[in-house]
Amino acid sequence: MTNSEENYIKVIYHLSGASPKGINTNAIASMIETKASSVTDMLKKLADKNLVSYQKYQGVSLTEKGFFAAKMIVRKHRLWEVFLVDKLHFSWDEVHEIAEELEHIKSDILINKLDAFLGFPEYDPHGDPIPNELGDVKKMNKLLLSEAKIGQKYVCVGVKDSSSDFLKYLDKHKIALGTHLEVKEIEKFDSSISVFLNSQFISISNKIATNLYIQ
Amino acid sequence: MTNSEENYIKVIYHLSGASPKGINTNAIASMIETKASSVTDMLKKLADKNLVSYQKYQGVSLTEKGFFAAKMIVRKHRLWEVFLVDKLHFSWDEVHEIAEELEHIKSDILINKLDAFLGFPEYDPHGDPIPNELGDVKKMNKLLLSEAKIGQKYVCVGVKDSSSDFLKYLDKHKIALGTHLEVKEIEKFDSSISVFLNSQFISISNKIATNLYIQ
DNA sequence: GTTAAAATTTAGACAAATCTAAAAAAATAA
DNA sequence: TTATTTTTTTAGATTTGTCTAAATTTTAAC
Repeated sequence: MTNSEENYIKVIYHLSGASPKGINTNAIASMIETKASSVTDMLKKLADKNLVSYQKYQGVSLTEKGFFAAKMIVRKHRLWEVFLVDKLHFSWDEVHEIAEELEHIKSDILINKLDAFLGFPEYDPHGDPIPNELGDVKKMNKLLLSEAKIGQKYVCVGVKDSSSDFLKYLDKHKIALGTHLEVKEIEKFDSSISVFLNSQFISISNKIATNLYIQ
Repeated sequence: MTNSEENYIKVIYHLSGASPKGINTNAIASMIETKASSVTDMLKKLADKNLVSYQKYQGVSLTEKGFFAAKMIVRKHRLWEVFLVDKLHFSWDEVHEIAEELEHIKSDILINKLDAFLGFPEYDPHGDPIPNELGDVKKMNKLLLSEAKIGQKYVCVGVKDSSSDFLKYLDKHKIALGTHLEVKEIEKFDSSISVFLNSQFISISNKIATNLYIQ
């Protein structure tokens, strides 16, 4: 598999999480930042390799083979992120791009040795689960902060958006994975949430709340 | 720089070590396992980018810019090899191919953090010096075992060939970097050398002796 | 149920890196 | 020095992944 093919497979995997139906050509194009026509070309190639099932105009979905391949790429990406943060002391907003390159290094032995070296981590620095060698992914029963109930206590367990801007916002407000919080009030007007965390009250906008996972 | 361009630059760098004159098209072609015509094409491109100075039929050499770029690639390759051996417990005959991929990961911060994580190693697992951030390379005054003098005591400090076959031969005979040895006799007929190491005498062929560095 | 809009695919082109085959230059041998 | 061999370069083709523009299909609107 080429790097390009791997990127397509990974994007289709991520898009499949949201909707279980066929994935749109345009959705893939916007994720990969390419043109729809390029996507069509690649989907034909991936279908030839039996990595996706694809019918003209009907969208695309991963085959068993493609699904496993996708999980192995995600596994590599997330393990490298753990390495970068835990061992090389990068911050969680700096690792995505480098991991995008590292995830294409081709060696099963390497990734399994890396896994062992890191102590078989279950989650990456953004709280996403790391598939194991067999492709098993831990299912988390997490919810978004925007779905929280007033008066309940929660713990931050992950982020939906892992853009640098969002992660830096969290850093600035001392919100990290493992941070405890209590939902005090939800504003009817703008859906902003007043939460108690780190011994103080802060107001969190709906945009933030829909990108922060809690448990 | 593309991976391919980096590979050419690296090969020209390694070939320049042996002879300081212009490097032959064919020599590059055989190292990269490609055709001479492909090399010519690439040399033109590298010359356009001011990485090499190239004149038709006259061979090629690295410019200042190309020389520095080459050292940075070698630096990455060797640091990754140290990581693979020291941290992931690969053996020294397994790391070359993986490092060939890892050396193309593009991030100066990454490589400098890796360097620090590894404790700023000066040599890679095969005894080759690791260029520092500025491109400085430690010059070693090592010699080949084939150039050794009878009766002298030495220490193994590196290998010239780092093919798996050669490294496995050394493993089998318990010869590692740091192993002490004494040259007892040199056969006139086949230039094989009788050495005393690990409390016993062994006979080392000329082929082996011309690929083992000592000090 | 047409028609308009949006999404998708096809056709043809392009750049990068490679190849083969042929031509040109340099090196070697007689 | 001339002829032969080797090395190197050129010319033209191929593959991969992309693009633009045009054509086709599906979806949505009226």
